[in-house]
Amino acid sequence: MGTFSAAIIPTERYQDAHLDLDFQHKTARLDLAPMRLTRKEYDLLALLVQNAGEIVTREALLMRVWGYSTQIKTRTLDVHIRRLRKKLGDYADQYIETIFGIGYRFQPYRPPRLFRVASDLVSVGA
Amino acid sequence: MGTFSAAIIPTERYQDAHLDLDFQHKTARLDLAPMRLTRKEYDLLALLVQNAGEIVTREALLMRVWGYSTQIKTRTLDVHIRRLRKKLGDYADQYIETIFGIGYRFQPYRPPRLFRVASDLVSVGA
DNA sequence: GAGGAGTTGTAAAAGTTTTGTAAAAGGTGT
DNA sequence: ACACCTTTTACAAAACTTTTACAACTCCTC
Repeated sequence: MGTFSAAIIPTERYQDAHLDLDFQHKTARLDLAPMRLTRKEYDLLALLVQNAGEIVTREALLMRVWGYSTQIKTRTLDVHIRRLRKKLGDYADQYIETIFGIGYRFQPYRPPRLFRVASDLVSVGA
Repeated sequence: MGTFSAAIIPTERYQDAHLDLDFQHKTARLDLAPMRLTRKEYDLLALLVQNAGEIVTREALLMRVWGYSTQIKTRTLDVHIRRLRKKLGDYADQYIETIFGIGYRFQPYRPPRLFRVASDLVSVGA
């Protein structure tokens, strides 16, 4: 019987209607076109995407992308977020959300609904 | 049943609209004209071509073409890449891509499509 | 709802690292 | 010795990252 490496690696890819990250090859595509991300930009996006839907604190981002323990007084992170947003073009607002005083959150693409469904009526959390 | 040597040797040739590598005879042609490559130039090109579409790290190139373990501080690789590019003429940009901080990638020639096809519409992987 | 402290956004400059290039030096085989 | 190939060197250019300085924004309190 064959071996399935896919079973070993947890998630090796993120994919939605517009964005496509390949964590193995460290590449990203936006509407099929390769996004030309620098290493830091990719690391940043990847970390956010891997925690899609959840807030990632500035601390965590600095820690895991930069290796800084803490105490940053420069705008390095913000500058990188900015460039990421730029490369995400019109989708930037939809994908990357600023959580004031805490960090950022990547929000996976939600296809627009054509019809109202029951879950639209309950007041949702978060 | 007969034996098919083709089944043993993975690919013994690369061919696209402009470039043609014969891995058996270690020769290359560009638009039918033989490219006069030196051994190192050929080895380098062959390795890249055999990994067409994928990044080959500097390390891997140095390792497999030069046999260096690691730790190179000279520009040997770059110089060879340069001469290769020169010999690829106008196609150089299209074929050999620099992946900053990582290595190089040979990108196979993609003929321009004249008409849209079904596969353009589905969101594809890779 | 105005003011203020603190946080994030932005543009540009400065800094760092990596790659490209030209020329010279070093080898190799005939 | 000659022709050819490869490596080294030294520097230029390009790509990427960080810093700086300030503007804009958010949240909180009065």
